[in-house]
Amino acid sequence: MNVFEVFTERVIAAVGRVAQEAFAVAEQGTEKIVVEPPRDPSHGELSTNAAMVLAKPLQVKPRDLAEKLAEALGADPDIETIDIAGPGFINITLTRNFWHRFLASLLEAGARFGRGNRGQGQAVNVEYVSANPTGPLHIGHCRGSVLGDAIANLLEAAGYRVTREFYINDAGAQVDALGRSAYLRYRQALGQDIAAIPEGLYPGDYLIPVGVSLAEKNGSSLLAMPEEEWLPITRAGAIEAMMEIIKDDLGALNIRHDVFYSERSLTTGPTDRIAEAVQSLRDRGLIYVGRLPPPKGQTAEDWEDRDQTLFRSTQFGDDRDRPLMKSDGSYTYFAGDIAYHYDKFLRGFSHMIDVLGADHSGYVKRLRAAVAGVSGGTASVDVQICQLVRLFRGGEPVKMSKRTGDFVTLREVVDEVGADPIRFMMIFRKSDAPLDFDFQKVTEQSKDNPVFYVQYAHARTCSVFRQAAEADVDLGAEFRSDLAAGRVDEEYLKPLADPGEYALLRRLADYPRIVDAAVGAQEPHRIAFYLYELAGDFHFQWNRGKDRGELRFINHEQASLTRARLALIHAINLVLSSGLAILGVRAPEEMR
RNA sequence: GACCCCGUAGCUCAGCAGGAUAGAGCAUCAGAUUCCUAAUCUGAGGGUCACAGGUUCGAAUCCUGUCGGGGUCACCA
Repeated sequence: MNVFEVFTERVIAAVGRVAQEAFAVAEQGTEKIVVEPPRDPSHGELSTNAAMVLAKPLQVKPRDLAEKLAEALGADPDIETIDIAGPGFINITLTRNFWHRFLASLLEAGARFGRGNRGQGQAVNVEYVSANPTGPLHIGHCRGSVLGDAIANLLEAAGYRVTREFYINDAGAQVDALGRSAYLRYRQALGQDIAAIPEGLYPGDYLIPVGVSLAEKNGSSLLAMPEEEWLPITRAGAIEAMMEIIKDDLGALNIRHDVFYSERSLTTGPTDRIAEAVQSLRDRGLIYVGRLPPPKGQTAEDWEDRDQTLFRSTQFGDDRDRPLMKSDGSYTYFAGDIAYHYDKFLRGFSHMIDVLGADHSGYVKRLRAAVAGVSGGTASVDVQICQLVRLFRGGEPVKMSKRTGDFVTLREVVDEVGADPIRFMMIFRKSDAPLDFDFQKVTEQSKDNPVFYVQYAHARTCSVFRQAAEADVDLGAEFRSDLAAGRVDEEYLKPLADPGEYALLRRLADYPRIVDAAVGAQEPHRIAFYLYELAGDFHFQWNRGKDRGELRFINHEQASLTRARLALIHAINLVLSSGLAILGVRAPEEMR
C-alpha cells in the first residue's frame, strides 16, 4: 500500500464532491495535487496542497476551499484529525486502525512492498562499465559499475524488464597495442629476451600468463609470421583473457552482465552494422559531406581543414555536427557507437540508459542525437554521468600514477574492504557530485560508518527475533510462521501505542514514495539515504528501550504487545532487506 | 570561446517534476549509561541555501545573468 497514493485519490474524490458544478475546471488542476508527509511532524502525518493549487481555477480563496475540503474529508473513517494551516494546507492525522491496516498490508506484500509497477514489463537496456579490455578494472571504473548495477536493480524492482549490457571496446589502436604487448610476453614465454616493454604498450604483469598461454597454443609458429598475421591472434587471445579478468573483478563486486557486446563485431559480424546505421541516417537526410570549424580553446597543431562525412547531430541539440570517418577512411569511434545504439534499437529497446564517467560529459548530446536519429525519434537514451572518486586512507589522499602502472585496481580495493562497503559508499552520494572514499572509514565498525549503521540495523531486527525465541513469553505456536508468511491480522497490531512505533510506521510508509522517486530520477542514492534514516529511527527506538524498559520490543509480561512489536520489527526487516537488495548490499543476520 | 556538473551549518553532504520555521552526520558544548548487541545514548548552539534579477499566492528548488570550483571540446577510445 502506498499511503500517499491512497490519500491523493481520496482528496481528489473530495474535490469532486465539493466542486461538483465546477468539476471540469477542478479536474484540470487535480494532477498538481500532492499528498506528502509534512516536513514538520507536528503538522500531522499527511499534508496536501489541494486547496492552494485549485483555488485559482475554481476562483475561490484557498482557505475557504480548504475548509470545504476538510469538511468533505472529515467523514473518512481513517482520518483521526484534520485541520487547516498556513496559506491553505490541509493537514491530516490518521487513525491507529488505519496504521494497523497499513502494517498488515505491508507484511502481506512482503518483499514486494514498495516496489510498485512503474515499469509494467517495459524493456530497458542499461549499459555500464564498458571498459577497454586492456587490463584489470581500476578504481576509476568502480563508481560507474556500481551505479549502473544499482540502477538496473532499481528498475527491475519497479517492474522493468532489464538487460544489463557491457560494450567491449575491442576495436581501435588501444587493443592493437594490447596485442603487441601480448606478443612480447609470448616471445618472453618462449625464452626470448624482450628487455623493457616499450612506451605505448601495456607493461602490466597480467599479460605474462597471456604470453604463456599463447606459447602453449601456438608453439613458436607466430615468430615466423609478419605482424599483420600474428597481431589478430595475440590480440584476440589477450582480449579474451582480459575479459575473463574483468568479469572476475566485476563478480567480486556481485556485478553480472547479461550481454557483452563487442565493438569489433559491428563490422565483422554477419552484416556491417556501422554501414547499416549510417545508411539509415542517410535515408533520413542526416548525413552530409562538409567542413567543421576548428576546435576552440586548446591549440590543435595537427588540425587539418578537410571535407568530412558528418552526422547532422545539431538537428537534435548537439553543439556541432560530428564526423563519422577518420582521415584514413576508417570509421570513428562515434560511428561505431551510433551503430551499437542502432543495434540496441533493432533489438527492441526504445529505452536505453548509458552510465558514463565524468570525462564523457561532452559526449552526452551526440549520444542522444544518435539514438534519436537512428530511431526516427522513437527511442531515447538517458545518460547518467558519474563524477570522480578520490581515494583516501585515514584522511590522506592515496597517490595514483597511471604512467608507472601503479594504479589502484578495483580488485585491490574489494580485497581490502569488501564488496558491501564499496557498493554502499559508491551510492551514498548523488552521482553528479564527486565522492571521497576513505579505506579506513568504510571498514570502521561504528555508527559513523553508514554501511555498518544500516547493515547493523538489519542484524538487530534479526537479533530481536532470536531473543524472542528464547524469551519466556508464549507467542503462540503459529505466530512466527504466520508472520513470515505475511498473515497477520490487524487485531494483533492493536497493542502498538508508543509514538516511536508510529514514527517507524510513518517511515515505512515513505518507502514506496522513495522508490518511485528514485526510479523516476534513476537515482539509487535516494534509497541509500532512506535506509540510513530508517536505520536511525530503528536504532533510536531501540535505545529508548534502554531508558524505558516498557518500550523494549520483547515484553516479558505481555505476549500480545510483543507480538505487535515483532510484527513492526519484521516490517522494518523487510524494508531494510528490500532496499539493501536494490543497492546490491548484503543484509546480514548478525554481525559480531 | 562553447558545452556539462557543482556552489546549502566550521567540515562532509541530503533536500531540487515549487510548499509551511531549510535537515542529517562529523566537530563543539552540556548531560546520561547495572537493562532486548555500549559496535554508546539524550539534548543544545550553529544558515544572507555563492550573488543579482525574473516567474509565482509561495523559490534552496524553475528561468536569465554574474562570480567561483571541476570536467570536456575534429581525427583517440
